[in-house]
Amino acid sequence: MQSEQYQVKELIKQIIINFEEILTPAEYKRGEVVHHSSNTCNKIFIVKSGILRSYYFQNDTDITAHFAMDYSIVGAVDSIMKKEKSIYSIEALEDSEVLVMNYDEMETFLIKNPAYEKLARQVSQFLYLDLVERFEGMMFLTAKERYQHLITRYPKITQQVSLGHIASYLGITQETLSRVRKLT
Amino acid sequence: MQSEQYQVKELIKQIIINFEEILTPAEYKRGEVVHHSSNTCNKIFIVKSGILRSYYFQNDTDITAHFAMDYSIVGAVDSIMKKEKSIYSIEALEDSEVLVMNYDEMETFLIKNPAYEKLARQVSQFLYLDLVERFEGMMFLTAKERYQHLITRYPKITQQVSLGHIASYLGITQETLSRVRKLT
DNA sequence: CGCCGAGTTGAACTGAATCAAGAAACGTGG
DNA sequence: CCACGTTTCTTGATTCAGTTCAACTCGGCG
Repeated sequence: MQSEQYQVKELIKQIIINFEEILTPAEYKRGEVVHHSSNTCNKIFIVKSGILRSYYFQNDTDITAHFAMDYSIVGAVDSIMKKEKSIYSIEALEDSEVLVMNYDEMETFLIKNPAYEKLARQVSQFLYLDLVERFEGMMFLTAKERYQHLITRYPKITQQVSLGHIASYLGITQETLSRVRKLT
Repeated sequence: MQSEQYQVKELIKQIIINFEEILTPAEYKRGEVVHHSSNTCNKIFIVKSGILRSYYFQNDTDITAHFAMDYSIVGAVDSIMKKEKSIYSIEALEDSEVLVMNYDEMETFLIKNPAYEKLARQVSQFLYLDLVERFEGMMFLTAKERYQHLITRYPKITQQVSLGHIASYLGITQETLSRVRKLT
């Protein structure tokens, strides 16, 4: 687990080095909406510092899909893969330093540099494993266990993100999270 | 959704045509264990007919991770990606016709034929979207809704697979599934 | 000072799990 | 082809984690 995390970070750093020519640096202010849902968005955001959050609405409730910080990545997966309008929005929760990659440019880049295909594939595989882990968390862990798991993995997250955002990310209500973390 | 399903099937058929030289046909009998957990297994199984099931144990309970039939694929994801022993086993629930691909051979094949990288990536992206959909089902849908969603997508599955396997796939108990489907 | 968003607390409610028995279906051997 | 044991499925009673709704607290900040 820990080592796995480490590997992903290393892979992202490899990406930053090798894909440099198609990466555009950007800075976002706290509260800034980086991508607004219902637009198509084929960009991938690599977060160097700060924190981005992707979210969507499910019956008028704001649901956090993903947090990205410290050399992890976020994007409007649906839009990238299906070339459609996205249900996700992405915002900066803190002032953030980001590298932006256009997915189409990446495809072109990879055609010219097939040696990097493997690197791209490895990243997507780790994203997949991450999701498997989260999925299994949803299936088998209690609210409390999910929260503990999260803060073990991202100890600083409670300082950066509001309770409600964390709760929706974990698939529980804010009230439950409030109760659950009190007795930790 | 429906069209998305369709696309994946088409992609798999493309794979069957273009990756022919690294695909080995196999037939498995009903009940046959195709891969046993705690071995490493870097094989991907493309199911042409019949049905395979991957599963693992969580506190001595048999949990279905995935079903594969009708040009969908299954493999021990963890083992393939991490090159470790797998927690998954894979068995045939019916007599099945399968094409087996060795992941390492695929990597070599793709180095020689980088033109097919995109196809491989597309497949893995659809697997990812599938998992996102299942994840959201776990978060937002009731037991009943999850079941209905499953039989809409795979109408024949109740004839092929036992209740218990379906229940664990949906993340509910067999008793709940029994009750829930009675009043449908 | 009073408002406002974020977090907490309480009480009632509910979907699903658990535990425990039965009923049906299934296949294997006599 | 029937009888028996084994799985598979159903049904009931109880319990529990988490939701919902509503009120309340706290710490800024105009």
